[in-house]
Amino acid sequence: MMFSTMALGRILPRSFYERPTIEVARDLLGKVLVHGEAAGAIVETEAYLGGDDLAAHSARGITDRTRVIFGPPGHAYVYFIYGMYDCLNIVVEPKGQPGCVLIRALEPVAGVEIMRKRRPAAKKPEDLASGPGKLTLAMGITRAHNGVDLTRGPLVVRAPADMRRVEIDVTPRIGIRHCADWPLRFLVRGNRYVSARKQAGVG
DNA sequence: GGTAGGATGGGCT
DNA sequence: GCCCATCCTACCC
Repeated sequence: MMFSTMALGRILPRSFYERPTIEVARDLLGKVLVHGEAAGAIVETEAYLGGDDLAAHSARGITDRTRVIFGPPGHAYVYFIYGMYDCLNIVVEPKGQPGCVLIRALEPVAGVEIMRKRRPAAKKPEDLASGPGKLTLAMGITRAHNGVDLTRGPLVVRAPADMRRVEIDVTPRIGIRHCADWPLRFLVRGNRYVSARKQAGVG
């Protein structure tokens, strides 16, 4: 296991999230998402930008669904996809500016038993949270968490005190049509808990 | 090891 | 009515 459950540090402050989307997407790697007894180190993220990033849900402006993306940073944006799954994003950039980071994979560090119960289809630990739909199931995150403040709990992100500096691989984002070649997917190099491992390695 | 196809329902034009 | 920031199963090497 690359990340340990020991010395879970402080909750990331709002100032961490109030920065450019790509910076936050990279810096979230190695941080630990905590919900109840379940915790997982973030090992894969994607940046969804404002401006001309047509792959972003915010690209067509404020709607009932996308309102939270335009709100204050450090809140959860959870959306429903393919009729079955919920995906977790973290809102970044100053209030009023769209930008969010999709959390795509976790390396479990605590609560593996409850994750297994929530993910009966997972055959091995690498399957528990190695995808955006899988990790919300494993962590017990649903659309009910849309808009919650991640600096307050019960859903939080912590910075492990003993965190090593990680090497980062960059690739295009997964499963999108627009801006399909933009290098906005970030992975912890060599980690076995990422999704679609074969697509890693652009740099 | 690999992939094609289906499940399933909300958002938006 | 079409599009989706997905996952699982069945099936094939």
